[in-house]
Amino acid sequence: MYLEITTRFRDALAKHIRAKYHLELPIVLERPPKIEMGEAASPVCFELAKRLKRAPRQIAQEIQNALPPVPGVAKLEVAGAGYLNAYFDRGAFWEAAQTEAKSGDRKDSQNRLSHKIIVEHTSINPNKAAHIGHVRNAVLGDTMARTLRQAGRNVQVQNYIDNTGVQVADVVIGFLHMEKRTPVSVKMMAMEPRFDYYCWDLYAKTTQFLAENKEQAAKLRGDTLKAIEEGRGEEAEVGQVVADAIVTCHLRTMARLGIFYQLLARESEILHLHFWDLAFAKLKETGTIQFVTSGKMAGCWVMPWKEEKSGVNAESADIKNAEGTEEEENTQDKIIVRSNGTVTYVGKDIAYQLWKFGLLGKDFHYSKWPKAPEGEDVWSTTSGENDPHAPPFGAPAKTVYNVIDARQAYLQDVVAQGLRGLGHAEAAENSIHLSYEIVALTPRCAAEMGYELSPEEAKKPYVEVSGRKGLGVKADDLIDQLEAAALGEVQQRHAEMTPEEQKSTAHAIAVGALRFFLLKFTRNAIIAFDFKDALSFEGETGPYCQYAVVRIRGIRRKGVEAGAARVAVTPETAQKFLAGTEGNGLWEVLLAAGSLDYAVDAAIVAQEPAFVAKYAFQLAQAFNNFYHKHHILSEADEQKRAFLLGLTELVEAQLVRALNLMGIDAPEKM
RNA sequence: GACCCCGUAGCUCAAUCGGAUAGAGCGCCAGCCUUCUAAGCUGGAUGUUGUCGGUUCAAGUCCGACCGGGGUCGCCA
Repeated sequence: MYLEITTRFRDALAKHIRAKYHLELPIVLERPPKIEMGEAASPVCFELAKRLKRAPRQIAQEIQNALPPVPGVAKLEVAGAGYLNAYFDRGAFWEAAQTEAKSGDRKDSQNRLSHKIIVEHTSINPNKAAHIGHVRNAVLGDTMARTLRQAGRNVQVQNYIDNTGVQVADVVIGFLHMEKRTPVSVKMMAMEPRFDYYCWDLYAKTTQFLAENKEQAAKLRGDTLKAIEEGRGEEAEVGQVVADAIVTCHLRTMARLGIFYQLLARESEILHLHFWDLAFAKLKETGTIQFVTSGKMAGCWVMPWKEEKSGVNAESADIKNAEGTEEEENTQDKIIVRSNGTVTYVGKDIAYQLWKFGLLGKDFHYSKWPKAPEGEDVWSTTSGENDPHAPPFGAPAKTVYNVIDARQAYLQDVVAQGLRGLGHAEAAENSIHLSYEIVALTPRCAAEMGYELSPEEAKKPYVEVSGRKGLGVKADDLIDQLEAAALGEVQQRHAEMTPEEQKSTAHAIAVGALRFFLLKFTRNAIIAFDFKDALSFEGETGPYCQYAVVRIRGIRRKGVEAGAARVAVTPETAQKFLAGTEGNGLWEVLLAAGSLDYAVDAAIVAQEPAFVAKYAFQLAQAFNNFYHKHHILSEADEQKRAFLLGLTELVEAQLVRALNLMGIDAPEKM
């Protein structure tokens, strides 16, 4: 609602200014600091004042008088030094909010049919258990996908499986060379439920082993990786077993958090179905990558790193080059193909990106992933038979979101540069690196985990999680802890529930706490993880928001029990309760409830899922405030009771929807 | 060294293209449960937005310099 009205207001202003003053200005709208000042304000007259060389207040006055009425806006006022403040028609807003809440999704579902959006997230190396940092990735991606869908977009979620990378190779080395196991025995182990935990430890051990045997390590890694890439020998067999089993573990972990995927895009298929060969040929043809014959990169194919050339800088950069600093060269160049012929992740990612945009002229084969954790439809790429019932995954995407942590910004730039080198500047532009900062541990938390801190680490604000060192909070452990803590609370509060109800309620609370915790930080805030904060159910948390919904449901239940008759609330009646200073408190709740579309839009424009969390919290807060001021069911005035009840249900609908965008369910009771 | 990110209340973080009096949560203090769930609410204290300069009607936000912290620059991803 809020977005609709402000959009109309903005358009009306733009149109008016264009017609009257012949100026094309971007119309900035903001939320006035106080509700008494209206619901939307524009400082556009300050800009106009500069252009027209007249006083801003005077221009504001003029526009106030001449602007044609905007539906939903009751009046316009000049405020401060020249702000134009819009006051909404509260009765009309009430009416519209009612229908919006009932109809559910936004009307602009034509987007659904137009272009396809791919959100790629999670993409954990399939060689160990998922940790808290991986969960941040998945939660951000999942929330972004849900938010885009809420706005009517056609979204497909993919999880990239790097099953032919160095990390898998390391665990294969661990099994075959350190533990001296046979493929059969690894296969047996892979059926154990905690196989990912086993690999977590094995990976740390292998890394240590390889670090201690440097000369042996390089050859071992190279040979193993090559065998895995080419799909031959015990190495490839074990690699496949490990990767598939770990992926199954990851899917199970993420399913606990309500996170699912449409397609698992496996790197092995990029190789086996010759996606890479094709991309490689194109990269060579266009000269995007070059073969190095001397120096330390001899025998590799590299992509020369260009300094950014945009606008004015291009000139100076060229001059610098012309002056001949050429000699130092190549330190930034990125190796795409190693001297032993294996491809780096970046190379494979270029091929993958090309496919996403439909620029490769090839498609994968697809088959259903056999072990979907909840029996849902998950597809996987395969180099075997193509299942004709597979959805059209190969349809080109218009926009692609790649959820990848901030440390990989350089690599993402290389991928984009590769696309541009192949003449796909538009694809590079529409390939969005949804970057986010890492989850680290506070030194205290790391110490609690039994990690020995070096003196300088102890002084730092946080310690980086490291799969190679085996340092990190495993996702399943954390969810277990959250569920246990929530269950304790639920058992205390709701002895009347069956154990199953208690468990599922505790689960919803645990998921709410965790997902909200990871979403309340903006993307480029480093989260210094601490159990105390993450396990909190009070204040700015998921359970706080869930609790507001639970309260509303309690009111509804009690209302039905009491058999209170519901009278209809007309816009005029609503207007009466919302008017004036006394009505402001109620109006703020209604306005908050009607602003979901605005929050969703902001989250998409800014690519910032945290906005959704912020919105949900503020709405819950507004409701709790309202809840303590007004006792709804004991309200004597029949009209007012019906109005308050209607407002409450409106908050419920919108809050449930907002929580849903974050993958958080509100239980009936908690 | 080059490039990128960050620096806001005791702590953790917000602040919509540059907009009106910089906001939340936690923690602390004082209150509120025979009435719809206290995982809640109310009130109180805490700020030279790292420093200096510049641009602007308007700067936490943009520009420059400096200080402090983090990251990237691997034949790892």
